[in-house]
Amino acid sequence: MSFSPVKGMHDIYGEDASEMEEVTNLLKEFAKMYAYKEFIPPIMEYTDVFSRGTGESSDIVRKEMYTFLDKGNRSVTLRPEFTAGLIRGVVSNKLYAEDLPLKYFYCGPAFRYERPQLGRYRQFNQFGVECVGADSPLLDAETIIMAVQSLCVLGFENVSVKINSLGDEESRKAYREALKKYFSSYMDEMCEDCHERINLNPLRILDCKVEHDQEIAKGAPKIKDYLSEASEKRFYKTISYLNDMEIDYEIDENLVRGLDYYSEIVFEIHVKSQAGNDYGAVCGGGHYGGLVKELGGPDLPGVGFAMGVERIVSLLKDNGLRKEQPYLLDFFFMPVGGDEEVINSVFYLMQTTRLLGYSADMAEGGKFSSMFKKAERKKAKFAFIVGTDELEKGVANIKNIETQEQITIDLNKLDEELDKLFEHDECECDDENCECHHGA
RNA sequence: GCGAAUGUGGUGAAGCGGUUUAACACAAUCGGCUGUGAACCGAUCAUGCGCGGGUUCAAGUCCCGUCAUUCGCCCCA
Repeated sequence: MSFSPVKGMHDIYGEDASEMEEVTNLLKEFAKMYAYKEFIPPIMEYTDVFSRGTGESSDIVRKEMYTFLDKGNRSVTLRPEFTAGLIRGVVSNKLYAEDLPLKYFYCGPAFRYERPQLGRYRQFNQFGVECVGADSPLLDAETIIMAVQSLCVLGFENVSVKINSLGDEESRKAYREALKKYFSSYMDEMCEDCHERINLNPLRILDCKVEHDQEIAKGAPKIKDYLSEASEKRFYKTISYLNDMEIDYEIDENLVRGLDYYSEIVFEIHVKSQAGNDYGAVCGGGHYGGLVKELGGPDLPGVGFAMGVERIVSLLKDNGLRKEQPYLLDFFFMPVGGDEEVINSVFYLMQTTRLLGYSADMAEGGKFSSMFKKAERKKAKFAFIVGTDELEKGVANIKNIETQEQITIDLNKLDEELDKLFEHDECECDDENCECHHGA
């Protein structure tokens, strides 16, 4: 009997796991520079949080949720995205009574029942931010700039930002009606999905991928003609901030996004894969109006974005931006000779070294060649070689795996001897390959 | 939900109806060689070709089903 992981789920281990950890750590640290604090919402919510928050008309809610009854017959759902749950948390804890705007980042797994594909998993990790409680184009712009810069911090250079405005509620109502009117005369020729979309959310017809429908959509009314004066002003105000910060962007009139809560500005970020893979949007977000109120709180707006961590990691790999750790282990202990006394002494020595703050592992004897192979596989910086002779003299041989330089140290002064080995590394350079991270 | 391709050891894979005891390469483990990483040599490493049926004297090899993986559509991070 053997088991495979549940469809769409995947194991992450070894260097991939550390790569992911590194990426999320960078993103978290960067968010703190924008005065964001962490929010860790539960992994599941009552289903209503998403059906009301994320929205009944979104595909995510309509066909992609992991929803089931718990033993108390409550309908619960594994979060398909974070925003609705986080806002629910803001309302539950009455956080809106604090200094506004609230700025929270989040990071963790989300679940969507979709067909697995390149860069798409049923369990995947999202990093994102929500800025709640202040209605300002400056914050909308800040959020976009933050998203772009986060990706730059990770090493990406060619990020493309698409933005659009969906307008305020008035604008959208008017636009929605106009679209309904326009499309209803073409309904006979349009795809099945669009038949549903026209009533649920006619905006979604605009990004229908069926060729014939796209042709029809070309003649559809444009959102910009229906934007209220306030929305239009707001849109161009936001854009002006982007110009000031020299952020490259492109206005995409068909960008509507699939979650119901968006209003005003929405955006998406794509990154080119040098390996030629298309992972879709690596980041998406926008401004939302009625969400806090919809979930039982006061009428507060918000703005945020979400990034797909797996997509980012794949893209880093494809674009050769993945950082190789120079070494993963400070010392690999090699007992020579193979008698038990030596092995026990080496084990004791290794523990002492660990307590001094160094990472270490050991072999339980074996040939020199195989011990060195092990040391290399474990990416150890130094081989710590001890045999009967050394133990008698109270010394040890330490060999730098890479340079093959070997020195003999006095075991009675282990602490300072080891310090010496690493002190050259304690520089303050920015070189990412520099080994000065020791002790971090 | 729809469409397509693929499924042979830890990895890359040959074999495409019967001399194949499932080739070859890499990796790994042990030994030749109890004290410094090479090279070399030897040994070990799939009771089985995703799973279940069927065709056949004979099936990884053909057929059907099923499951899984990957890719495309839809949608999204």
